Amino acid sequence: MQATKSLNIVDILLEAVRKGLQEHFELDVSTTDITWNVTRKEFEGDYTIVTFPFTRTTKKSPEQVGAILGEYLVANLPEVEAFNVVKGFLNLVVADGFWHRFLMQTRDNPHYGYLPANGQKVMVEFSSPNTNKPLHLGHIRNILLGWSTSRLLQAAGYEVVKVQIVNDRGIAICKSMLAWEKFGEGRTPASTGIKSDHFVGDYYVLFEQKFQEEYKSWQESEEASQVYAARKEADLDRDSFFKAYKNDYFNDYSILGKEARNLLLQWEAGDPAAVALWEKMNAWVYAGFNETYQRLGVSFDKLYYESNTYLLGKDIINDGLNAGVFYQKPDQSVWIDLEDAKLDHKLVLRSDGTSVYMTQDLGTARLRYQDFGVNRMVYVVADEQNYHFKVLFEILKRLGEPYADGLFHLSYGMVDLPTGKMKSREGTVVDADDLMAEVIGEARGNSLERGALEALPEAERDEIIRKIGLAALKFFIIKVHPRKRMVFDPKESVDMQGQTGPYIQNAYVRIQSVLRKAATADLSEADRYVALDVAEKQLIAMVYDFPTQVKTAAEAYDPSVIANYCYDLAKSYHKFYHDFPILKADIPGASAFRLILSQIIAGVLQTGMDLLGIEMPERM
RNA sequence: GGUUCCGUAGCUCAGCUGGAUAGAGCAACUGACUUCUAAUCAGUAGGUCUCAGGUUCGAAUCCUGACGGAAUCACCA
Repeated sequence: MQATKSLNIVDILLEAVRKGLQEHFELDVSTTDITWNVTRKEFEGDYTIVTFPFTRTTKKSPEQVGAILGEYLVANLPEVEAFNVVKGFLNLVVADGFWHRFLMQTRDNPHYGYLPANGQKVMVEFSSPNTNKPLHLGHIRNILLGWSTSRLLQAAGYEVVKVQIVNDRGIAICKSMLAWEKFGEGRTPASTGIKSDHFVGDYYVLFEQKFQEEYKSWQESEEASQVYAARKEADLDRDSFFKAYKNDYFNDYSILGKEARNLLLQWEAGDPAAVALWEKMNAWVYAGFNETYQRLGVSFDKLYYESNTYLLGKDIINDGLNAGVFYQKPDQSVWIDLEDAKLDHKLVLRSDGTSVYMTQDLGTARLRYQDFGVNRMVYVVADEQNYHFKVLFEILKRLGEPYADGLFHLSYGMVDLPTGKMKSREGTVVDADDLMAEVIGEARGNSLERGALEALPEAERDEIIRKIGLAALKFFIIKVHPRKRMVFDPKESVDMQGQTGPYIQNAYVRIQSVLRKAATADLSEADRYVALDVAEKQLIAMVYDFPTQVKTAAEAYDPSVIANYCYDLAKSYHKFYHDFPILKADIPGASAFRLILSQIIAGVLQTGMDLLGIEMPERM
């Protein structure tokens, strides 16, 4: 049993087709060259072999090839019960007994869908926020993708290390620090009751406001007029010029800008006061982040801090220079020539010997390998950095790093609002905490309207409502292919009908309800139910496909595969539930059989949704 | 300008290793709750799969070229 168990029915079919082609037509094809499909609903059968490709070599019509192969399969495979041929499509009917046996085996497997350990170790980096402001919708997509991909890789047999790199240093956090120092008057998150990461973010916003005020009044000055006169391009009016000049102003004239940069210099020099302030404000941010992560249901195995890693990578530069992978210009800056990979020349170390972003990332990659010995690293980062990661991976490859072949940039598209792009300057950013509160609030409203949970204790009810609200939000985001830029309509995200998380939860809840009612049923009766209905076979075939879906999704780093699979399965089950009696079935054994089928489907839905970070309620 | 990604119903998305009449959900309209809980189910309507060529027995899917949108091409991160 054990030895043959892992062979998939499709593999069995394809191998038999291959043999059939050889025996009847002396045709040698590989099983990978045979096109197959799950049979479409309009036709009878479970799996379909496409016979068009064999017409030329066999000199027979596709119908003839289909008929000959069909007869061969029925005669030689106990799993194939019948066949029919429509044009170039050979539809195969798998024996009821096969599905029956599969179901009974799967029943006792609590890990159904999980693949055996493959001995490989993968690191997934996600979230990676800046510490000057709270998490927003963009982070949510990142976090959900990172988390579900991690779970998926685990299910596919990998050992997974989840990490984030916290961008805790630089000019941005110094702006928050400065604003708090100047205008905070000693207020704290505790004294104001504001969630601590939002508290820090508020001072970042305050800095920007004060800076804008300062900039505005400077624009009236004589100095500004001189700058305008000297630097403007021919057709640029005053307003447009100053809009574009903002960064230069910050660096060259701004008092606040100078103070912020001084603070950064002090921090870099290890000034105790600056470091203490930095530590205090970052600690606030981390406390707030942790709350948000917890609400979202995610966690990390290890945190890397940019304040520790931003000086890394110098040794790798030396290695690269020695190996001739890098070259040095007369000004001492270090470069790599990637023209043969169509990637141009790229700076990896500044002329003053300090790091650039690339240097850090090179160093961090090596550090992670030293820390965990991973074969693979997945970076969940928005698609604006596609070019950066192409270069990073190419360099690591040329340096001959041992993990270089296992690098993957899980690139995802930006999240847009129906009104357009999210812009922090225009206040259109959707805050992560607000968003979660909103969907949960919506779930609460719906639940009250329905009144199904009234009898439950409040704590239990809240827990269910939380699960429903988060399911709506998470599913809405995960169901879209990562690569695609997506439109996030807050109104639609709180929808709980149709293609949504709660719809899938509802299928699970319905099953739990039936199972509770059938707690004492005798399930051994199921063996007496032998003539399966088409709908039942289709459901079993979908369940049968689950491990393949997990494998496909993990290999593609694409959780949307599982999201859409769960939806399809839930949809089929809802229809089945509507069309067929379970507890009241009068065919012998049907009730027991359908209970087992339902139970297994509930298990698959729960496992599948768990891979997406979505929890199932027992009632709703 | 170079490179990469995206373009499928009014809207949000599946389908893309080439296969049968292109699928869902939302929104609109119609019907099904005394029933294993209707956050459900059934139905109506909605399509030149951006366009034009090419490859093929067969193209939403592969190739080429246009058009539209996005990102990127820093001694920024």
